[in-house]
Amino acid sequence: MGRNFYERDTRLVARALLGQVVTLGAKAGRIVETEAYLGLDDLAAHASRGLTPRTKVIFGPPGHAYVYLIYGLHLCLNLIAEPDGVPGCVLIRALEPVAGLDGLSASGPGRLTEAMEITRKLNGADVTRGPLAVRAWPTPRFDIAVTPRIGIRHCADWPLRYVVKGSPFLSKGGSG
DNA sequence: GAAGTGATATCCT
DNA sequence: GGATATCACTTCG
Repeated sequence: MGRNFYERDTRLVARALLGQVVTLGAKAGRIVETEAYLGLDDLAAHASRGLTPRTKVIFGPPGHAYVYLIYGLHLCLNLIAEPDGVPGCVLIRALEPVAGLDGLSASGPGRLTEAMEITRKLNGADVTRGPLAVRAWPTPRFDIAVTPRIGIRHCADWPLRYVVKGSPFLSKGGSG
């Protein structure tokens, strides 16, 4: 997964990430659910507030991780899309356990960061080089469903959520 | 349906 | 420097 994979429209990246694998140490999980967060026009995106110390990663070069704490107790993992200087990121919402996650659930943004033991130290990390990395994964074939995003207050009807149709590892128990 | 939790942005001095 | 509102979640009723 080179940097050019991420250097394009956020929605294309969100869709293309389905089926790929996130690895960290001995742990690995296949991405089955993502959401696209756009730029200034997307009021649900942190980047809509402009360039701040918090959002500078989103405005930075593609192929990096954006990790933040939400509601005081849950971390969320995002991957930066779009060329350097253009805001856009993809929230990873659910993983299918592949290795090192036996007995753990990774269905949900907070749950997957806990299962993968992702920390805020990984904010800004380059996922094309690791230790947190996204790798291409041989997947036979799967259908993709597009639905509105979950759990947001603004732009809640925008169809920017991408899921592997029928996967039992999606968050919120739905199969899209 | 409601609560718990802490970092952040945006006010106000 | 300080106070307040907001938040892309999970768990327990």
